[in-house]
Amino acid sequence: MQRAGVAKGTVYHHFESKEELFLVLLQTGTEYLVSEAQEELLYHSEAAERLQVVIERYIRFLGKYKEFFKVLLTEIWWVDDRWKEQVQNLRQEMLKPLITVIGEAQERGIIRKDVAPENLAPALFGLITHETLHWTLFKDAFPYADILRTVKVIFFEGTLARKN
Amino acid sequence: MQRAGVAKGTVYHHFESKEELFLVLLQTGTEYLVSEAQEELLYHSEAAERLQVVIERYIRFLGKYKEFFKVLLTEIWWVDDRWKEQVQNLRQEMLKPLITVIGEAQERGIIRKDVAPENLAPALFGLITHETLHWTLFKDAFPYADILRTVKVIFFEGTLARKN
Amino acid sequence: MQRAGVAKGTVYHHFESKEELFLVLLQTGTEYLVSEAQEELLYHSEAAERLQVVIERYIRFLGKYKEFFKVLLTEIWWVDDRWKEQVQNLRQEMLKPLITVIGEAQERGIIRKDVAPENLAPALFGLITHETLHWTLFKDAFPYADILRTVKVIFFEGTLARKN
Amino acid sequence: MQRAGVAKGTVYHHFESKEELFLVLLQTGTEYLVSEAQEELLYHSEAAERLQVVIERYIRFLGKYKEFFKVLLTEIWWVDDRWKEQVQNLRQEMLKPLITVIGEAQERGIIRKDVAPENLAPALFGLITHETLHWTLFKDAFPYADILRTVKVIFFEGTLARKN
DNA sequence: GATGAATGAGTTTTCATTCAT
DNA sequence: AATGAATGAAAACTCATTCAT
Repeated sequence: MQRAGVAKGTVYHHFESKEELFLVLLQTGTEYLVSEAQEELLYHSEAAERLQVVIERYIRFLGKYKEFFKVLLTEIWWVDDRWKEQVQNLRQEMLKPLITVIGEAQERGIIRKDVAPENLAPALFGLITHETLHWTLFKDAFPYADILRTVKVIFFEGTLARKN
Repeated sequence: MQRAGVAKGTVYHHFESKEELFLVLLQTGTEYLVSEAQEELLYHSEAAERLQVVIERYIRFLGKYKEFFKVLLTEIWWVDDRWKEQVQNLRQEMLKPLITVIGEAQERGIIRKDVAPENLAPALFGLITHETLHWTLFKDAFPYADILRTVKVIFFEGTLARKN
Repeated sequence: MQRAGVAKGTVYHHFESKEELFLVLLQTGTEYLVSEAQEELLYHSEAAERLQVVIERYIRFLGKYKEFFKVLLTEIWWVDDRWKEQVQNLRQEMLKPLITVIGEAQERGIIRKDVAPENLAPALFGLITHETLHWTLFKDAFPYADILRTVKVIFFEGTLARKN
Repeated sequence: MQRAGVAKGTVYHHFESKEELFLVLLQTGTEYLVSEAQEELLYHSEAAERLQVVIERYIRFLGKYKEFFKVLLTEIWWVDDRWKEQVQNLRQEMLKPLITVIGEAQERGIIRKDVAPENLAPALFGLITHETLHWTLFKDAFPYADILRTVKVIFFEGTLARKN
């Protein structure tokens, strides 16, 4: 709050309550994340590539906007139904770019089709989210590049050993 | 607090502070999760199976002990260094059974060896955690069985389309 | 607290804790006591008189600001070293005007020189403090004027019978 | 409480309440102080000497039984009238030996008669109390012997400079 | 609009007392 | 009688919100 250089009282000129502030933070952050992903997609046309760059963007975004990341994992647990629904909607919003590019990749025959994009996307998002969280907690233990690699390896290739 | 049927004062007879209470909840929960996983392992000897049952256990556990799950994702963000370190240690503790079974599976040639168990485990845990979280939030939208399947499919097989 | 006409929360807007509040009360009271004594001294130049008016001031002050008096005798016993030292410093501060006027009186040959002002002052303060305390407790038993007289008689003349 | 080697619960077998515990502590301490003073008097018959040894005893006693000393200065401020009166009575009790020996010394012509023993005693007690308190606080700054000397000098001789 | 002191409802913590063992 | 876990009323403290400037 003070980090933004505004006084406590000022916040209440812009937001009805603390909850609303968080929600707007979540909204703005989500919009920003989604638009960043979409911007990236302007420069990439191949489905496989598009999927990759979106994943990278998501990881970078969560690693960068820590406060947003925190609110994302924390405010979900609110009990107040009024807000809960909105938080859930935002979550869905956040998954859209992932759903889109996964869908595209399926159409192109790159990604398996036996799991719906709506199911793959949250899993991928979970992978991204938790890898980033783990990296945030244990920054010193392993390089940033590792998390990107691990996410890609698992999501695309899985972990079963291949014959050749 | 009152849900446990004890008076407010009683809690402070056992715990120094609210923070300590949370930490102990986290500790106990972790121990419980780990020991449940280990118990399961007593009945399964094949590496592939062992990995599967542990994943199932983790998902069921987080879906069941919601309060533990919440504290797990929420209390990580504490700034107080005194607690932060302990929370991180518990996280590591929680990963151990996963690391073990992944390691075993690698030795048996079931799982690819080019990513260390220490890197695979948190990714798998992230997958589990977020799938469970997603399911907790959108219970009505899809069946419980789906989350188990999605986790397994992605973690083991990945999502790239196969030739045959 | 409520006597000052402020809400509970307001107090914590100004003071970190209850202990800090007490300390500031002690500080402010001490400053006030010392400055009252010094103001009095502006109007008196003769050493003997100066000593007398300071004594009177101290007695009146402690009789008047009962809360300060109470905190003075009560909060000394804190164990917490952080505060203990500060309380001791304030005590020393409180003695300064007494030490000054005793020193002056010694220089003028009015007061015996074989006991240092630093030793006489706390004894005089003890006399003042306890007489005032006794009077506070047994208000009805004897007139206020008595305590001033007793302090002066003992401190100046002592109690040994004189020849003539 | 634990210092006495008894559990919290046990205390309530012996005392009705915490306040009663303090009162009994005060009572017992007072009795002990008074009886110690009286015992001392058995061995001294000269009035001047008797006064001196009683003073010495009081100082030693308060320096030794710190907890008693603390309760003495602290519990006076209770508002509850029921206890207040009893505390005041104990205070009077405590003064009795001093009143007695001061009275004797007056009869023998050793001590001035123009102030009643009832007024001199609390002043002397204040001198003793505060010198001991000061010594307790600033132990390191001056030797124990000083406080006895200062009390005697002031109480007996006063501080005015003498002609010869 | 901006500010931060003031507020008080709510939360956390303490502590004198009780009570089952 | 002795114990210490349990209690809950009260004290200490926090924090989202208000409001006068």
